[in-house]
Amino acid sequence: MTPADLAAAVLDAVRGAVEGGELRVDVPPEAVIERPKGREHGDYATNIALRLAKPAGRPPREVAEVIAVRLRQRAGVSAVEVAGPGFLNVTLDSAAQGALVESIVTAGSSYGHTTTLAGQRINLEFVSANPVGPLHVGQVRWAAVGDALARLLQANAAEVCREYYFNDAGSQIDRFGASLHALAHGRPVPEGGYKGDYVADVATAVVREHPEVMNLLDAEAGPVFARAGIDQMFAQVKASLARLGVQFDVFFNERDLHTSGRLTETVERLRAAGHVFEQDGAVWLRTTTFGDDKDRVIVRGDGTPTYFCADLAYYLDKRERGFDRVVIILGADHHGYVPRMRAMVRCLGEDPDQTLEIPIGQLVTVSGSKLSKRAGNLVTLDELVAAVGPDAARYAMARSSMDSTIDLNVDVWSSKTSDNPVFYVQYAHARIASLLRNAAELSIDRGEVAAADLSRLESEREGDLLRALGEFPRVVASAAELRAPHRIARYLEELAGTYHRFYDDCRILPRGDEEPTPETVPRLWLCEATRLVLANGLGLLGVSAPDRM
RNA sequence: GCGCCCGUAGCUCAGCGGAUAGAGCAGCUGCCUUCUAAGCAGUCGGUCGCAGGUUCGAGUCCUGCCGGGCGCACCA
Repeated sequence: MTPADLAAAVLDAVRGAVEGGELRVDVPPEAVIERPKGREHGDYATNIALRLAKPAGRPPREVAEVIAVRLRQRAGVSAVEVAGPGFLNVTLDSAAQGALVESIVTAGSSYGHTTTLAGQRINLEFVSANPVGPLHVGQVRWAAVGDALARLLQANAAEVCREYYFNDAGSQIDRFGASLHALAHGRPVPEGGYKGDYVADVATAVVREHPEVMNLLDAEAGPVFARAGIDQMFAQVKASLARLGVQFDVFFNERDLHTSGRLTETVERLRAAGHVFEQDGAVWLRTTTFGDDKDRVIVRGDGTPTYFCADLAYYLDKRERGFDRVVIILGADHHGYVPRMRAMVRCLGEDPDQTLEIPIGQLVTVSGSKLSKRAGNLVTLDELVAAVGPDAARYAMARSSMDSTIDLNVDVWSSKTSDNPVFYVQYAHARIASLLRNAAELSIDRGEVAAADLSRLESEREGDLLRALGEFPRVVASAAELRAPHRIARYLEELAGTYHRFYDDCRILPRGDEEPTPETVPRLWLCEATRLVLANGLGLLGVSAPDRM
């Protein structure tokens, strides 16, 4: 019996009590099943009686007792106890609990997937770094979290498009081009230009590939250098992302919005909606109507559109491509953008509560001896991946709540010891894989999972492991709903620990010349189920699940 | 000044209004002739920043303060 099955059973009990006239209350749409911390609170617990007490107008423990009577009659339920303020503590019989293993093994790589987001089309934008420099550690966080979130949403049946907004227009690009041009001619970088070794490298590469640019007049050289330099950077960005194993479905060029007339269309649409006014030669959007601190310029006095204008056109483009939700992951250094963007979307006549979501992630710093000598400089994605590898880089970024700043200690994440959480989890997977190989060598035939006597899995450690495995679908669904991939990582660490304790306590394979016991096959299936969940969870984070370490 | 985020064990951090607040690391004590010791068991460690409030119940929600991070452009 899975937790979901139990939830259904609890709701049946409530429904029965209502129909039998023992309770007067609306049957709730769902029951929350928790895994209690201590074994003395049963295998599973639900607080449904506490939640129904008020609407039913009766004390929680009384409500609990009514539900308990019916739940006790359920097949597979061996005991139901009313405890504390009104919790129902449920104990399953071992056959019902062991049956979970069969569910997991049968579902295989889809175990943990749900359909809670079926039908939703989500556009998920992340990273979107300007093409004027290499990706740095901060971008690793958005890449890791964004990709994990995409996988999570897909695991809950949403249709997801991973998108990267490539800012190849605007004043930063102009300055980038001017900087490259200056460096190519051995001149100093102009005021406000881009410095750093990489800029000179890009300039050199541009000249090497397009020698004719050296003959251009100063007036026309900037844009040519910019274009060529951006191509260079774009290739670098894609290569860096590939090193991390992050793939995008769409790289969207800002330039296309300018050349396709989408910007003027957007301005006209806003003007028609009556939210536009002109002042000091510029075109403004009256975002204060919808709670913004101040109104925003969308077309400058010199006739060029601001990035707000492009962002709005981009938003509309996504909506017109059929996405119901536009999700944009941003760093905390851009959080001021959120109220503005929401107000602007309202100006378009849309409801941002329904269509727009902007998760904000806090910033990343790097410490540890391997890279700290670069303190003050930006650490790049490539340097980080070279130092700790893609698995650790992704896991390190994905295991913290987006609300927490991360100080990434390179020494910890590059170590091959238990200090390093990603090794702890991967090790559990490798340990199981090894065990299963050994079983094969001993010619132990697991047979069909349906034929295994899973009711044999009745020791305390086995029960702990079964309950942990049963929680996985709920963890996946809530992590997706809360946009919190780190919950997957934390769950995996806990599951790995639970497995190690089981492993330590329960002998699985026969030793020496002993014969297999009746526990051998059921335990092997339990191991296989655990391996599947670890692999599925690591897969959601984009981290490998090695068979050997 | 205004806004967003954070403040939980020595350190790094989990904790979807529920039961006695957890994990890893660090410290101390044990466990490998047999399935990966990259593991396990035990032990030490807390005024959940402070003060009020909401309620059957607050680390979690609200208000105010203190401390830290990040923002408040005709830059992106």
